[in-house]
Amino acid sequence: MWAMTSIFWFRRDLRLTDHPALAAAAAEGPVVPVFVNDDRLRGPSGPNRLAFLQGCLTALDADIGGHLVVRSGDPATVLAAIADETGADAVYATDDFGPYGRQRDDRVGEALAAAGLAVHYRDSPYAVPPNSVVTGGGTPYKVFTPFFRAWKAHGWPEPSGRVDAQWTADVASEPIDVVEPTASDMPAPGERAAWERVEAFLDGPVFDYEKTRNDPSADGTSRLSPDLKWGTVHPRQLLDRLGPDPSEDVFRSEICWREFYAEVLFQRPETARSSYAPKMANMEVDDGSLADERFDAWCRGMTGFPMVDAGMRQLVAEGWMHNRVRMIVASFLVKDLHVDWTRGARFFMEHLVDGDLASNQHGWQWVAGTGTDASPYFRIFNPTSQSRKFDPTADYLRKWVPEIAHLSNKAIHEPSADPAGAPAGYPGPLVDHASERLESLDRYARLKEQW
DNA sequence: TTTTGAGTTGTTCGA
DNA sequence: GTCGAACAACTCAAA
Repeated sequence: MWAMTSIFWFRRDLRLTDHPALAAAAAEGPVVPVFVNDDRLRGPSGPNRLAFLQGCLTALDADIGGHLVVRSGDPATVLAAIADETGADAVYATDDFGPYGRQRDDRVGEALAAAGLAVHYRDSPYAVPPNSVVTGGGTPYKVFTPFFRAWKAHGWPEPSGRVDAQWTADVASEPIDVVEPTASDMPAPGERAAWERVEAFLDGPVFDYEKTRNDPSADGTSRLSPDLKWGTVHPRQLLDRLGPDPSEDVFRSEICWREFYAEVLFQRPETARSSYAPKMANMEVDDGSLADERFDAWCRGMTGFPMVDAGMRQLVAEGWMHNRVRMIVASFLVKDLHVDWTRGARFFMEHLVDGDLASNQHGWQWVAGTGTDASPYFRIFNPTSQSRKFDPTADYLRKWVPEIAHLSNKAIHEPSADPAGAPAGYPGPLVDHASERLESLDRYARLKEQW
């Protein structure tokens, strides 16, 4: 039996280690590594995420000896053409569970099968793929904690080693795009850079994670979200390295949140755009020019609430925001400015290097009270007390809001209340938190009358 | 089928 | 300043 040439279609799995789908292709014979520039794959990606993607592709290309074939266009057309040019008779790819990916893969699979190619979707970007963990009644979980227990009990395969493929790619390739990010402080892309982050985190910070993950200035988080987004690291590889320490279990639960939200979006694809909880669908939101102005101030980090502004400026500068601060700015947009959560979610997706549809949309739905296991309506973040509680030394505020850096630790969280007068160049509070909180509670009460 | 315990991340108020 | 209660009721998941 002679070896069969296969195309490996890279998507969100830009690595060479622990890669069962790639290993399956390599087991057949020579592999043509392909990345298709598909406009839809990029989704609502701003230049930050695209620049990181292009960096990951450049690193991958170098790791496989410059053999990566990059083509633009519809994947079905592109892959059929490459198969024709190379004599490949099969296409392998890692399975995709997102709303667009599922639809695309079905369509591409049919088109390629019609062209006489065997299409194999294997593995997934998750330790446990969606539709694997179900309740005793056989239904999908809707609450995180029991999902977490069942997910751990289900378990996952051990990671596998580096795939040693025979690369072949004697066909035309386009240059990898050079995308200039708007963020000035981007993470280093690629599998090797990812593993430097993994080792740095697992070497120490993970053992303090339970405490430091809530401290925006300590920056005790793993910073691995962009790597998980593009698959330069697989969650199995992280889980395999975690032990029984309580702090390690908190990190394990964060990995599980990603899997839980992938499950939820898989079961309810429409919740990428609309309320998961039907009861909350008619919550009053503000639109019109005043709401637009407020939304704009939020985007620019000019709300006059230092912690909100710090977070939004970090998002724009780094393409990343600390998770504690994501909750604070999201709560502020939804419950203080009464803007629809989808507008905030879209802005996040435009800027985040780690922008993952399932995690992002459902994180927003959780804050907005429209999602699974949603925050109770009365749980409304106070941006000023959150600031005092989680950034007591104000290191985070001073880094991102230099206009107020000279204020004392006591005064900086609420500059407008400073007896010395508000600092020049920094806006006063966009709204009054106490009254907007009551407004949100009122809206919830009015909504309940309709039930 | 019914019951029971529980549910990521908060805030405010009053003692 | 610290601490506990109130904020409401509902749905989920398992026993």
